[in-house]
Amino acid sequence: MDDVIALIDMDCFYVQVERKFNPEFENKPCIVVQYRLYRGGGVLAVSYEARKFGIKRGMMADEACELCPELCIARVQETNGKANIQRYRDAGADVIKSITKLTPNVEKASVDEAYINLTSLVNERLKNYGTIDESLLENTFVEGLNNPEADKNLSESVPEDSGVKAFIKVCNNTCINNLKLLLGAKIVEEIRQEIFKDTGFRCSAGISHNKTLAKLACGLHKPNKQTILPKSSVQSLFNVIHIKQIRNLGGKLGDQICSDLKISTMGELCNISLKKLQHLYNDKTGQWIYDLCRGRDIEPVAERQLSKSIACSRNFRGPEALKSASSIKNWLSNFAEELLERLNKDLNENKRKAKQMVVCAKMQIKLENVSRSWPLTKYCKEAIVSRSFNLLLKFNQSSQTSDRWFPPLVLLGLSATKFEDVNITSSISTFLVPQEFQSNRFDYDTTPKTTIKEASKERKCTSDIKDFFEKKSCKEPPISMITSSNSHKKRRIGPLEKLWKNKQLSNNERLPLTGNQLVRTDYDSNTEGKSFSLDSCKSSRNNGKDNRCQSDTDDDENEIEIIDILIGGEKSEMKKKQFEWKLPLSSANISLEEVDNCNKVSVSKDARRDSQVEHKKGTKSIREFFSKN
DNA sequence: GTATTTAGTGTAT
DNA sequence: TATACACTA
Repeated sequence: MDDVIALIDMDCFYVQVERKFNPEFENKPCIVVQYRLYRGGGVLAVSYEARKFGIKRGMMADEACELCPELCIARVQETNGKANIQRYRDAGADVIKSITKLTPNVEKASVDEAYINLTSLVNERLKNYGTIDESLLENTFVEGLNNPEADKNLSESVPEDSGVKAFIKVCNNTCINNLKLLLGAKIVEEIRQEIFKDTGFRCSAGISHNKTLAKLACGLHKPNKQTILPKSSVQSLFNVIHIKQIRNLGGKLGDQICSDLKISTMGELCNISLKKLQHLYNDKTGQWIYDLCRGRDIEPVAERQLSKSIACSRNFRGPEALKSASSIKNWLSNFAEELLERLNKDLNENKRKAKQMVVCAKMQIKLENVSRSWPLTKYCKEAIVSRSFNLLLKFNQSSQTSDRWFPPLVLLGLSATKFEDVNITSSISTFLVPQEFQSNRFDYDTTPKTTIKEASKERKCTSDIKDFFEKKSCKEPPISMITSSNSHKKRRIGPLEKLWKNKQLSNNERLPLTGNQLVRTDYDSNTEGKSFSLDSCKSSRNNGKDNRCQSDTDDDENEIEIIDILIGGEKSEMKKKQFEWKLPLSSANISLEEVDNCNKVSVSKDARRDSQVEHKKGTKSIREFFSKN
C-alpha cells in the first residue's frame, strides 16, 4: 500500500498511429476498421472527435458512418487475407522503449498499455523533496479533491478545478503516501512528455497504490490527462463505481457477483463478509474480491516489456467456415508464414526463441474450442504446417481419403510460446563442450529475458559483433588496451573479445574449472582484427575453495575470465550448477572465413581423449553462430 | 443465414 | 505439461 503504481494508456492508439500515416485525419472524427466485406468491417478504435457522435469500439463501420457521414476511416493492413496489426505493435514497442528510458520497472499490459512501478523512483525523489509547484502538474487531476461542479455553469474556457492545489496542501500536512503519489504524478507528467517527444503519441495515466486503482484512475480523465487516486478517496469513489468497471470483474465473474448478491457497486460489495465471498466463489477468489473492494490489490508489476507469446489466428464465420483439408492446410501455411516472419523479427530484436507451438481451432458443432501443442525445435514453415495439420486431423470426422472436413472450423490459429534466451556465448560453448556433457548436464540459461533493457544490451552486442566481422578492411579495429603488470607486451583486445569481457563484468562470480588446461586468446593483428587464435597455456587454479580462477599474472587473469564465459560459465553459475571440463582442450580457434561470398564463422577445437587428440571444426553463418542451437 | 476480431495474459484441472 | 477457459483491449 506504500507503493506508487501508474498505468499509462495510449489514447485511441490505433487512430493516433494512423494519423501519423495520414496527417489529414488530425482533429477530425476518425476510426480504424478491420475488414470491410461484412457491414464495412469492425471498428477497432475511435477518435475522441468521433466519440461525440456516439461511435463506439466494436460497432460495424457502416453503422458508424450513419452516425457521422464525414467520418474518416483508416483500414488495418491485410496480408494473406488476414488483418495485420504489426504497425500498432511496432508503435507500441516504441512507446515502451521510451518509458523504459526512465525506469526498467515497466510491465507491458497490452499493445497500448503499460504499468509502471514508480516506488523506488519516488523514494529517491523523496530524499531531496522541497516543494512541488502546481504548475508542474498541469495535466493532473486528483480524485476526490477536484471539483467538476465548480465550472459547470461557467464558460468552457474556465478549466475545472483539478484538485491539485488542495492535494499539495494535504500532502504538506498529512500522509507521506499522498506525497508519494504527488511525486509519482510529477514523474508520470515527465514520462508522458517523454513519450510525446519520442513518438508524437499522447496518452492518459492513472497514479495510485496498485494496478487496479491505477487502472481505474486512468479512466477518470481522458484524453491526454492523468489522475491521482489517493487512498482516502477510494471508498467514496467505489460507492459510485459499478463492479463491472473494475479490472478482472468485467466478465462473467462480475455478472455472477451482481446477480448472486443483488448489488451493483463496489461500495456495496464491501458489506459482504469474507466468509460469504469465499463460500460463493472459493477461498482464493473470495479473499481477492474482499480485498479488492477495500482498494487492496497485491498483484506486482512484472518487469516485462515483451509479449510472452506471439499468435496468429482468424475467424471463419458462417459461410466461410473451413470445410476441406486443403483449405485448412492453406490457412495453416499462411499463418505459419506470418508467424515465422514475426518470430524471426523477434529473434533479431530480442534474442529469444519460442520453444512451444500451439495450434487452436473452433469447431462449428457446439462451437467447441480445441488446442494442441508441441515442442518447437526449429523455425521451419513446412514442419509447423505438417505438425499442426496432423494434430488437427484427429478432430476430422470425415474419411481421410476425401478432402472433405467435418465438422467445419470457424476459427483457426497458431501461437508460439515459451520463449527462451538465445545466448551469444552459448553456441560457442556448446561447440567447445564435449557432446556427452552438453544437453542435460549443461543446461543454458532459461530465465526469461523479456525486458527491453536486457534486450537492447544484447542488441548492442550483436552490432559490435557484426561490425567486427563485416568491416572488411579495418586496419585499426576499435581497440581497448589492457596492460599487464609483468607482461612484456601489451595485449590488444578486439571488439568480440571485449564483448565477452563486458559480459563478465555483470557477473561477480566465476565458475570453478577442474582439471583443465586453460585456453589463451590472442589478438591477431595480421588478420586485421578478424580472427582469434586460442592456444593452450599453463595455468593452475585453486581447488574449488574459491570460485575464482588463480593465475600468476593480470594477463592470465583476464584470459581466464574470457574463457569462463566462452565455456558458458556465466550461465552455469546462474543455474547453480558446477561445470567440469572433462576433456582437456589443447587448442581452440575462432575465425572468420569467406565462403560463397558470405562471411562465416569457423570454430575448431582440439581436445585430448585417451591420449588421442580429437579435432573438430564447424562453420556457421554469423547469425546461426550467435543463436542458440 | 451469419457477424466483433485478433491477440494477449492468467488460472484451473 | 497439456488443455480449456476466463478476461482484457
